[in-house]
Amino acid sequence: VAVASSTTRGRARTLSRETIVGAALDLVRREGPQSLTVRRLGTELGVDATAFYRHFPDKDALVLAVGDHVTRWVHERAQAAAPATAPWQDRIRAIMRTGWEASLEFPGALALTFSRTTGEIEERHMVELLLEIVEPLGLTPTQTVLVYRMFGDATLALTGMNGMVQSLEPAIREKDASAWSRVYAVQPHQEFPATRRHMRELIDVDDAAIYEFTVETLIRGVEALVA
Amino acid sequence: VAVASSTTRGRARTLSRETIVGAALDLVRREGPQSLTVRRLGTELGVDATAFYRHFPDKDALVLAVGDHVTRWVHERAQAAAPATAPWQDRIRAIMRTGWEASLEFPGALALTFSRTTGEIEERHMVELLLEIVEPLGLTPTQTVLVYRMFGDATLALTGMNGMVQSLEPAIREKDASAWSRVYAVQPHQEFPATRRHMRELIDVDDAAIYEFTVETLIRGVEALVA
DNA sequence: ACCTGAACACCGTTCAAGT
DNA sequence: ACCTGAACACCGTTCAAGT
Repeated sequence: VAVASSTTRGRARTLSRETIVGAALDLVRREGPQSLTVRRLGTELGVDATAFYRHFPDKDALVLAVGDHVTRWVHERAQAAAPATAPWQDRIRAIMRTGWEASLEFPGALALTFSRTTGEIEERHMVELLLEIVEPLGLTPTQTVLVYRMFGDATLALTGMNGMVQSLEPAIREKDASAWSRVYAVQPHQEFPATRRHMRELIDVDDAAIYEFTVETLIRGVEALVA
Repeated sequence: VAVASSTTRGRARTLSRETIVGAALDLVRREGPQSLTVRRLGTELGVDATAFYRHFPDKDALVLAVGDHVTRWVHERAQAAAPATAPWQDRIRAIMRTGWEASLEFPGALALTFSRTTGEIEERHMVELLLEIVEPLGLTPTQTVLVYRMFGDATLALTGMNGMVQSLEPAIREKDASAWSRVYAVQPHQEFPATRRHMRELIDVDDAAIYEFTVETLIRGVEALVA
């Protein structure tokens, strides 16, 4: 029923995987992961919804392509932030910090993809980079892989969780965030003494600080292992 | 169209929050988080789907109630596994190990709820327990809260991610899991030398071992901070 | 007091038909 | 070669009507 000219939202003359991934990323950034539906994408691109199936086998394939785009974003920025000559600690910090930035820049995309192992090209580059950073620590091959997977999985899990929190519907997100002052702060001192003793710190601490603290603790833990 | 007697699947004479939460947990364990729909729940309980709205304001409230049930499961088992007199390291290990067990026992429930802060009763007990464990380390109040949140968020994020992986549709899960042998193992040695050098270890390592290694690294990192 | 069932505004995906 | 549009089997939620 909507009459869209062939240049609506700047779409190319014909659809392509790249156009669709771009529109999907845009849509998810503007309106959250829930909004990524085949029908919305059709409206967005000015084509019938089912045209999508000419370019992707199913919605899951699109989600993985969107995820790989975010992985490239992280990989590029992390490489630029810490060159191959930097100490391993700084190279790990660069990757993990960039991952956190991605969870603020593309929260919905991360929420949709962080738990997936795709084997797509940018994921493979990321694996190679992390192994290259950890290898020179002089651990056994098994330990080397454990350390790489620990940093990789911790980054995915923590940034993915943040992406999910950032993607909650505003009303629900506000309700969750206010639990500390709304529920915890009014608990009886008798039953929850430790909570009450740390009330101010529990309310003041923010997720970015916790993440940074976790990164430093993991690095310190590996330093202790290497020593 | 389905004729269900009033005792189908043992439902009580009238619906209650407890009956509904029990049926939801059952359903999610049997058929995954995708299967938790208001309509399926109605069929499961032998009532019209919309009867649900007499007992919960919306589906989100049910999801949080299901999550709190899992938190109680973890809290009870973690307390039993390491008494208050055990060293703080063992008490943290007990909580994190039990969390991992929950992600295998209730993967779908964890996938649905791990990123939520609810302020519900069992979550509050868990917060009190963790603070009580970390408090005696003699850190500043701010550091105490950072260490507690680090352990808490890492447990939620990593077990939640595992719950999501365990809950993928079998065909997709198999495809993701086989990426290491299917994609990574056949990469050109020239472009991905570090990956190729660790191929055997990358295929052999399992998620439980990575999680355990992460737990030990976090504990070691905190020991180094305290010292 | 609680449950039913029609209805609304959505989903992902298939497939015959068009250009 | 690619797109359209009807159709199928679903969603969460509301609300008037029943008992």
